[in-house]
Amino acid sequence: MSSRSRILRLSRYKNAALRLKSLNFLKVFSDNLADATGVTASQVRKDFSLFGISGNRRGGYQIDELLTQLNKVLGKDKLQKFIVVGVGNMGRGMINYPGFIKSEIKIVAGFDIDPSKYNRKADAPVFPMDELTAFVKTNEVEFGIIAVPDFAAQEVFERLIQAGIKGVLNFAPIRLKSDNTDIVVHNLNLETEIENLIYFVNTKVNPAE
Amino acid sequence: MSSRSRILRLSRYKNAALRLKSLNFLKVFSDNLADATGVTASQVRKDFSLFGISGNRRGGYQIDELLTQLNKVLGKDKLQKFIVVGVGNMGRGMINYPGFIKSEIKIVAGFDIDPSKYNRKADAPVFPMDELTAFVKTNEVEFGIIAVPDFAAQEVFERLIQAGIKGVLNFAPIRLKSDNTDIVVHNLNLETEIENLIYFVNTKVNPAE
DNA sequence: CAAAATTTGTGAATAAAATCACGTTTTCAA
DNA sequence: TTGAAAACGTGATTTTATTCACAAATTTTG
Repeated sequence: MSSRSRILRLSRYKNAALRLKSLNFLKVFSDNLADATGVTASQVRKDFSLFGISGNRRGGYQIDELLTQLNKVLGKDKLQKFIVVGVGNMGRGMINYPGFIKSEIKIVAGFDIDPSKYNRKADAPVFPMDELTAFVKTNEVEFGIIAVPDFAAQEVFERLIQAGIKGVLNFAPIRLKSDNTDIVVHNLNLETEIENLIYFVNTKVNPAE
Repeated sequence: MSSRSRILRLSRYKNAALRLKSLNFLKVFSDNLADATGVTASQVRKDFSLFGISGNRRGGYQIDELLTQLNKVLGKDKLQKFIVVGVGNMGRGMINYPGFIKSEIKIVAGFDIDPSKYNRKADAPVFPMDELTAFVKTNEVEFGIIAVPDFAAQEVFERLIQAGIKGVLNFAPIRLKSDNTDIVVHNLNLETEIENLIYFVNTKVNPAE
């Protein structure tokens, strides 16, 4: 099993490789990816090595081949469907996030309790909460994003589990509880991220990003 | 110097302690905080120990005292002013983020190039970009949030540096470059976070959250 | 074609982080 | 007031992550 931070690095390598590809690079060296992502070349090679991603000695990595392999590891070789629960600013931000357009990530619908948010005609339509389970099952959605206030998050989480969701990205600042060990939960707490930044500014030390 | 993940944990302990306080708890044990945040009790104590935060053997930690000490470490003993550059959904989400209301984090203004976003009267007003430097200096703002498209991020970053910003939270999916070593940059890439989730669902392993 | 230059791939070494384990202190109850 | 139970604090240990360093492979050059 590989650690969370190793996988995060693979994503960054992939993004860097994509940018280099758009500059018409055909091949890339561990050193290039290291510069672009702020790690050591050695780390890049070690990360690749652990996933069986290999290049050519002296010749670096063919970008297209590298991207294929990285996308495979990251599960981006096939479309991954997401729903967003809670269509406030944050939820709306996820629905409209431009970075997903040319990726295999698709936000297929939003859900909310507020009728003024409903919109069945939009590209990513917004439905009432009680249609969630049926929608998830019909459309075989595997992932959910929780962007509701903290007091509602646990309840939404339980609904997502019941609907058969496999992975959850949680923006609410609480630790979601479940005895279902099949579901994967990752938390993203904006206040925590900001506090982290404040700390490192106050101590005037910039840690590895 | 302490690592990024250790500071992130301190934030989580603080959030957990706040919730317990709201339940009228007066004291809390390392074991409680461990449960609430998903780490071991030993880790909680070690983290505290490294910051000189101490409790009472057998008696746990006094919540009020603990919060005071955590807030001090995290720089939340005084108001921290932020501006947001790019008032799209994500930027708007940060401006309206409810978690900041009762914290010492204040988003004091937004900036955008789109005149339709301008609003000088709002609680967190939105101004044109060319007022940024003057605003930052007049109001002694230390922190900036970059929520613009990737192609604009580097330019915005340079403006923030020039204006004297000390810390930047960057949502754009690029690595910001600068030879100024005083500025602290933390990156938050939503696509990367989602790819990470996809990976762990696909490999059916839930790593430490 | 041979030699020189360069870059990968990976075990070994080092560093960093987490956990263990137990002495010390405090609390509580009889 | 004393003894037992509970919980902290932290040095020692273990685990995990990163970096080093160099042989092997490939490319380039003369």
